Amino acid sequence: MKHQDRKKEIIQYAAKLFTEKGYSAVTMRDIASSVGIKAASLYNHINSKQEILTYIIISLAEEFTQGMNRILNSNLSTIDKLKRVIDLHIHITSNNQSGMASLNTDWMHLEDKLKYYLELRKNYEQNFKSIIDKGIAKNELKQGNSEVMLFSILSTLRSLYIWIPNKEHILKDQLSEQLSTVLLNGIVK
Amino acid sequence: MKHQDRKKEIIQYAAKLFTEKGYSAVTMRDIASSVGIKAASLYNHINSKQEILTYIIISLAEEFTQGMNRILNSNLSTIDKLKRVIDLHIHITSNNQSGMASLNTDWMHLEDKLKYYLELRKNYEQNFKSIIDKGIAKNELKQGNSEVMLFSILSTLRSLYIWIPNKEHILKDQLSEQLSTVLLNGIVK
DNA sequence: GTCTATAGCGCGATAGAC
DNA sequence: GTCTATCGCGCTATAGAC
Repeated sequence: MKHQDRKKEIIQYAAKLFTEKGYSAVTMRDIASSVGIKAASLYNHINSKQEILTYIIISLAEEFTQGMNRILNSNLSTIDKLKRVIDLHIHITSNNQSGMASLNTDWMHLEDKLKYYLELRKNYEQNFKSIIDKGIAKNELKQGNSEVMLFSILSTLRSLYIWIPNKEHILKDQLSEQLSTVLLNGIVK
Repeated sequence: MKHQDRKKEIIQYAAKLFTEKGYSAVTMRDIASSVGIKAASLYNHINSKQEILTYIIISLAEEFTQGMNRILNSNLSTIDKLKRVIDLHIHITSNNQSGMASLNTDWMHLEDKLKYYLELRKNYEQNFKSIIDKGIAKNELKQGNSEVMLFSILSTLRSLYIWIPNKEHILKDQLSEQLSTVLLNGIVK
């Protein structure tokens, strides 16, 4: 197998195992066994276990950052910006199911790139909140505590990875529409 | 120190460390060091690391189950039942901040009690969904996909432990009211 | 009830043959 | 590029002195 393909394969299998047991409980022997080689052979393709985790988390975090920047630079209404953010999460989560658990629950095991990750995460939340705050100011959203609104929507979107694998009977477009309705308009008649 | 108090103290410190690094990354030496004794001395109070995790998770899961049963057996409207569920999560999370991360992210490391935990969790979700389904049938809630509604609300409530420690400036009663509004009525004007 | 010492094991990573 | 063998370390848990 070609070197770069093998590297990607290792990262894919590692991400799946990290999802099931968490970074610390997964051994290099576990990863090697999934790939179908011996642990020592992994080191022809990657430098360390830490490097695998870093790659999984940082590439996802940067994908979210880029998506958010595109939305911020658009001329959409607040509602449409929020719908685009919801779509961003559904899209990235659908295409990277196995990596999303690491992003959400194993980021604290990052070493060299921990500060960088926390910076990306903080900026993402601030940008998300600025969309909500502007929506309130422009009277597109209800008056209310924007921190609570942010927390509620973002918690749901960050949990999509737990839920999407079990709900393949709901199509992605339907999910986007239904989730937007619930998150933006509520459930009470 | 009295035996039972020391045991509770060990569980408290362990829960805090599990929150910060996850069960697998926390060592018995870490826990002992937090308590102020040596690792070997822990075993005068607990039988194993696994026993600590089991205690943290199962006692919280049973507290949620009991709270849900009280709500199910009440004669409240759907809206008031949902508000009670929101209060249940705020209440338990406020009183057990350090244990909630284990409940949410370390349950897969349970051994003997894993099946029991999964049973409690499944029943909780089914009961929560039945409240929503009845609300739709009685026309108190909008027509829509009750799985998406359940997922959205429950994801937010299960993430409270991440968020509450940073938002002590919001009083518990205010949080309950604001969160109910956002989750039940949405944010769009 | 806490300590020191340590058993027994599995970990991440490396060396070197093929 | 994969293998076998192994290093050096840290882990959970136990034994036994005080």
